[in-house]
Amino acid sequence: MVEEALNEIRRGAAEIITEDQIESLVRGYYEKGEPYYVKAGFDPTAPDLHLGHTVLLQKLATFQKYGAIVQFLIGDFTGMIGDPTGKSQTRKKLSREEVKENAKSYEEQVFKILDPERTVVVFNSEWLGRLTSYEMIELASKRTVARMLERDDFEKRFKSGQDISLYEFFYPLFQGYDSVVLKSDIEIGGTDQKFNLLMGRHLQRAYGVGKEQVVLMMPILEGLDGVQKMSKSLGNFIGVAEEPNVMFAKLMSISDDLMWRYYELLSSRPLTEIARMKEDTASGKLHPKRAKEMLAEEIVERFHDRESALSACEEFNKVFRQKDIPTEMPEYEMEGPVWIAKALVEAKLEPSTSQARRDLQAGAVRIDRQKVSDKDLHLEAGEYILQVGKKKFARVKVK
RNA sequence: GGUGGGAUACUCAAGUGGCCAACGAGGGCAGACUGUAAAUCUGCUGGCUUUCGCCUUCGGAGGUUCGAAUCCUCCUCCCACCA
Repeated sequence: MVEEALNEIRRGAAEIITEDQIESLVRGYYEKGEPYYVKAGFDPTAPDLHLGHTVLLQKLATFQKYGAIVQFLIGDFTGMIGDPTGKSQTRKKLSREEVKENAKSYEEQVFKILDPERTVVVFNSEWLGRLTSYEMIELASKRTVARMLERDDFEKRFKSGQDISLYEFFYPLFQGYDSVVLKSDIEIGGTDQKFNLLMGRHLQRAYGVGKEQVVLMMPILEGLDGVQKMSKSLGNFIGVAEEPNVMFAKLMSISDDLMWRYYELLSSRPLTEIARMKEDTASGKLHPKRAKEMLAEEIVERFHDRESALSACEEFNKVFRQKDIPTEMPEYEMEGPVWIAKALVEAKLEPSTSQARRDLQAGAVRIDRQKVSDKDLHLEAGEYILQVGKKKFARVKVK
C-alpha cells in the first residue's frame, strides 16, 4: 500500500529531496492516521489556469489521495513584489477585492482537480503583511549575499550586467518564511523554483520549526512551441477554461515529441500503457495522429465532458483534414461596399489594414474558400465567409 | 560620493548627421509540403479608407541643423571599478 502510494507520488517528479521523508510521512498516515501538510504557492495575478499549472495540481491531488492536507497558498503579498525568475517588471498592486475575486476564480478552477475537503486556502499577506522591520531584518540575517547569488537566475543577471533589485532577494526569503509559518511537511513546485523551495528547508531549520520540509519538484511543462515553458504571457498555453474545440485543436498542433511529454505529465493513463503506445507508433501499429487525438480527447474530457471531447475531434477532422468550414464561427455585420482589408480588420481576423494587405499579398486570404489576391477588392452586399490562414474564420454580412 | 561604460522595434543586436521604418539573428505570421504535425524551403514582420504618398518610432525633456537614432544640454534608469 505504502509502496503503491510512493510510486504514484514519484511519477513524473524531476527531483525529490528527500524521498525517505515522504515515505515516513505516508507511513505515518497509514499506520497512525496522521495527516501531513503539502504546500504549493500560486500567483494571485493569474487566475486563468493553464495545463502547466495542472501538472502541479494533479500531483497535489495525488498527495491528497494518500493522506495529505493541501495548503493552497495564494501569494498575494509576494505577488506584489514580482518573482525575479522572469523579467523585472513592476507589477500593479492588487486591491483586497481583486485578490479575493481572483482567489474565488482559482477555487472554481482548482476544485475540478483538488478535493476541497482536504484543502486549506491561505493568503501570505496574513503574516507577511504584519512583519515588523525588526522581524524582516531578522529574516534577512538568516542568509548571506553569497548564498543568494548562487541562484542561477541571480548569478546570470549579475554576471551579464543586468539589474537585480535589492528587494528581489526578499522573494525567496518570504517564500521560505511561508513554510516556517505554515509548518509545511512538503512543498511542491516547478524545477525553476528549486532555490526558493530549498529556502523553506533552510529557514525551517534556522527558525527551529522542528522539521525540514520535503521538496518535490515537477518538470516545467513546455508550451505549444515545445521549447519555452507554458505561460500566458508567451501565448503558448492551453487554458483549462478554453472551449473544447480550441483546446482540442491546440493539443493537436503540438509536435509528436512533445506529445509524449504531455502524456507523461498530463495523462492519467498508467505509465506502462503509455510505453506500449509509444512502441506501437514506432512499429506503425498506431498512427501518431491517432495517439495525439487520444491525448486531446482525454484532456478535453477532463475539463469538459466526454461528449464535447468527441465532437471536438470530429470538428477538428472536418475543418483540417477535409478542409471544410467550421460549423460555428463568429459573425459580423457591416456596411457595404467595404474594402477587403478593412473588412478583415472589422471581423477581427487581422490586427491592422497593413497586416491585412500583407496577408493578401501572401495569398493567405480566402473568401468562400476561394483565394483572393486582389488588394483593392471591395465587398458588395451579401454574405461571405472570410478566412485568413488555416485557423481564422468569420462569417460576414455586408448590407 | 568619485571615475568610466551603457539604454535602439517582441527579444538579442548593428547603425555615430542625409542612401533609416532603421543591417543581422531569434521569435511570430503566412505560403508550399504534411497527419492542422515536426523538420525543410519561400515570403512578410510600425501604423494609415488604399502605399512610387503620409504619420509615429531609437530611455525622457529641450536645443543645434535645410536635415538627428546619430551632435549639444539637462533629467531618469542600469552596469563596472574605486570609496
